[in-house]
Amino acid sequence: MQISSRFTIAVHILECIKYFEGKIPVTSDFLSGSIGVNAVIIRRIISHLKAAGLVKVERGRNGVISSRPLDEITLYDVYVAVEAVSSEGLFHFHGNPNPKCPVGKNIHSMLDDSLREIQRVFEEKLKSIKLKDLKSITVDITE
Amino acid sequence: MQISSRFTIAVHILECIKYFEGKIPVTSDFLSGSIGVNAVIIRRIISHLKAAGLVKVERGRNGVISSRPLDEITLYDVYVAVEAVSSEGLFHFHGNPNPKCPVGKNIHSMLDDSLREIQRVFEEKLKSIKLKDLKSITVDITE
DNA sequence: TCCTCCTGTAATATTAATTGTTACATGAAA
DNA sequence: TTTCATGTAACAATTAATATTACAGGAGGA
Repeated sequence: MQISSRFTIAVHILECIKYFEGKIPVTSDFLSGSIGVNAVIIRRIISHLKAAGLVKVERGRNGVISSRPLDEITLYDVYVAVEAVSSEGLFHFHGNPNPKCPVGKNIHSMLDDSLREIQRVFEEKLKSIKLKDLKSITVDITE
Repeated sequence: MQISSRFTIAVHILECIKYFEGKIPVTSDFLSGSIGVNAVIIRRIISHLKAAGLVKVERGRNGVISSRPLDEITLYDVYVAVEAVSSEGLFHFHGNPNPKCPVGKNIHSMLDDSLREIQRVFEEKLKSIKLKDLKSITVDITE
């Protein structure tokens, strides 16, 4: 399995807003062209970002704009906004361990703390990285 | 998305071996009963564990046995053995960013280092937990 | 030897999630 | 009032995970 590409697409969208805002209207069609993904998918992801308060869309012809300082948004904010992982958590636990077996009866209590802890470390790492910490866009001066 | 239940099932299998080895033959049918998952699924996971050198299966009537000290096996060993995550890594990167767009051209170089670092932290955490670190099986003395 | 238990694996089905596509009603600006 | 874009529904396509049935073949016990 892999974490849904909604996550990297959402970062791509935010970076486009950062780069183009005020210059070009950042519409879903425009984003679709930069990202290489269907415009409807883009709109669905934007509606997640909107619900999370990361961006705004003013109907009309202006496209998406930021609704808080983009640089301070963390990868965790984006990850949560687009529901990159199921609400049940990072690990999928098998559903029917047998309570009549001494191992089956205890497997949850044996593993749950550790799995939660792993997930916590993973999420803390996502929280520690803000958009401003990503490498900046390099310009090829020969162009 | 979620990390495949193959991972928690594999841990369950190893805990069963730890608990029952030498007392009851740990067969795929027996494991299927404890885990609540079809025996063929169990056999497939066992064949992964075998390939990774964590367990042995001697044909005949003895079921699965350990092939190295179970307590020293880390969650990372199990995670890698069962291919809980695609070989491309934890994050699914969208496939066709547009090289003609300054953002599309740079999105990989902007994100890849950070994603690798997050994955590294996640895997280090898995490596830090051995089977012996899991909570032990509790026995209800009223039984 | 023959029977039985078990493994390994193929083939196929089912389910769920992701991603893609078409279509269209509606809002806002020119 | 035309034009451009959004929001969303409906549905298709794809992929991964999981379940199920079936069976050939190894190994031990009778």
